[in-house]
Amino acid sequence: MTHPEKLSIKQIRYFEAIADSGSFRRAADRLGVAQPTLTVQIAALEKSLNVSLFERQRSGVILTPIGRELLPRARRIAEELRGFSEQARDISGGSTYRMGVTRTLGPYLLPRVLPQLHKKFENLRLYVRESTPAQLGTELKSAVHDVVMTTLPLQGDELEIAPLFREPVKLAVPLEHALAQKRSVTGADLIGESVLTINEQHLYHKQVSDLCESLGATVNHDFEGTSLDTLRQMVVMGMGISFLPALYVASEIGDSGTPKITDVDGVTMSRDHALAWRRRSPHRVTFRQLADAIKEVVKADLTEEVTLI
Amino acid sequence: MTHPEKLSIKQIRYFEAIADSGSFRRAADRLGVAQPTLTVQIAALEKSLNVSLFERQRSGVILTPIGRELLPRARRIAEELRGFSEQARDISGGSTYRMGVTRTLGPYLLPRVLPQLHKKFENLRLYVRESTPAQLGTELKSAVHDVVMTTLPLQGDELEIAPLFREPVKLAVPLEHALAQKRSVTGADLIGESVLTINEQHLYHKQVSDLCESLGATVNHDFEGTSLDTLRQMVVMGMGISFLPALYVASEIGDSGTPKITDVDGVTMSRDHALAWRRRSPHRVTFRQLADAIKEVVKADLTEEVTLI
DNA sequence: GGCAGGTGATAGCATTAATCTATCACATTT
DNA sequence: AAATGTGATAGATTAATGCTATCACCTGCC
Repeated sequence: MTHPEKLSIKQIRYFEAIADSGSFRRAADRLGVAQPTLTVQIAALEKSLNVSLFERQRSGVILTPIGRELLPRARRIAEELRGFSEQARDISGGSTYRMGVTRTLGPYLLPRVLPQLHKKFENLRLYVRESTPAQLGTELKSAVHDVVMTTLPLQGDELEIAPLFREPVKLAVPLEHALAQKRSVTGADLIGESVLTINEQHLYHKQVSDLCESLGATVNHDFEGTSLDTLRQMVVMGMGISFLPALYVASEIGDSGTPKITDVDGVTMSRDHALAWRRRSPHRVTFRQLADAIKEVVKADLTEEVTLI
Repeated sequence: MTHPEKLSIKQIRYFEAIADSGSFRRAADRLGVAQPTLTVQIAALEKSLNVSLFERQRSGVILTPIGRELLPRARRIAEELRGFSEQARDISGGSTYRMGVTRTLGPYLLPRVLPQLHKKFENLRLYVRESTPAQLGTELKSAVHDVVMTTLPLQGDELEIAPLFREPVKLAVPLEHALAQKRSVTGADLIGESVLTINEQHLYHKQVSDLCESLGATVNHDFEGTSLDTLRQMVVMGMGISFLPALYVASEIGDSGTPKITDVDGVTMSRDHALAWRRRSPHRVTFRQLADAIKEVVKADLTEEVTLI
């Protein structure tokens, strides 16, 4: 007999309005509908619920005891519906996007660009999670993230990839190391050197391995860092030399002088970073705008460290 | 752009079902509707809210960030609607009725009949309020009470009045009083006696006044009780004699012997009580049944004190 | 490269629901 | 008795929902 599917939002609004007005006619005037509309709809509501909500009198209507008990519930439903619409209105200017980032870039770039981004996107909210570049691509395709900031290469016809900038890598040398005393370092100086890096599951490991191979240096497999911070500490402690990304250097080392930071003459190693999202994402326009905005911030503030591409 | 009136309960249910299924087709199968129905309704919902709720893919759909944020709200609305229907279902077996009672009857009758009434009306809930018979009639007409139990007479074409029973009045005499020693008391014994009663706004006062006038006794205007209890205390303290209703006597005095309780030979004073409600009340069938049930309890348990009418 | 299959979208038609105008039924007030 | 005010009813109109059939697109397989 009671059938939830037969309820309608208008019936609930009519119930509320009549209870407030104490009269079908007055409620109809207020709502801008014809009085028989209310009569028919309330009768339908009463029938579907199998209760009487109002006692009809010549001078209007009064709530029955049942009507009195159900009215607060009707009000709550009306309130929840208002909240639904209002939240949608609030959100349509921006939602909470899930952003995946690499741990070798995210923590050192986002603090540099987010303040400026918030000036441009007032409602931007990001839920940032770290992952490896290999996993970030898969996770983006399967919607674990809405958008990712990662190191190229990244594959996927279904993805939209917006290149951001090229980040060079610096050589980090212990202060007591012979190379620290040299005015300039060349590739030949690295032959035979043992180079520390972070562990194998990171793209960064592969990039350093390839560089070492081309230079005649060797990758230290006995000691591997789990993050750029631990890598730096190992260098400071004299366990070997290492390569560190420029943004990390700018963010965490700066002018401290520890370890010694230098370029390698005639050798260029760098990493290209990009923002990526699914082509069919309803937010793809926003993400395109976000990529453009990041590039503008980089152009304005970070050209000492990185290069736009 | 956002228009709450354009929302429908079905759209919200469809939103929830598609989010749970991850596919329009699968949700359509579950709901027993055609897939294009969902497409059209979700598109309408997205348009009215000015947001995208789902990202469409070949393999189904995934929630957008906005969709993720709004889904809990949709679930809450669905839950509130279920609660509304369920509460109506629960209530349709009985609601909380507001019952007005006289203070000279209600407190001494209801404890005697309610246990039996609850066996018959499992969902009966009463919110009992005391008032004077004069006010109870007015208050019933203006829906302050849903139903009243009061002392006759009661006027009102718009009311339905179900007589319940006739309650005699007993003479209460201080133990030290001369009348307390008499084996039986007649009307002539009361000539010139000062009779205590409760104050004038009560119908009880008028009934005792009329009786005194016919017997040649006088009403004591110097001392008036505010309730039957205070009246009894005044009698116990020797301030005069008084008349007390039989149900009060049975309930509050019993066999205590204090004060002395007796009949007056050849004199019958009693009060008729009734249950009354508005003729047009949607609960009038229930109230008629309630009146019948009260009379049955009275017939079974209270015939030593009162008489059915 | 072509075909099959799976998804959501679109179009047109049918059905159902909501709403309106006009009027009725009833009770109270003048 | 007539006027007035309320909610109820009937029939016509309008709006909304849902269906069937088909299209558009994309992926995977041969």
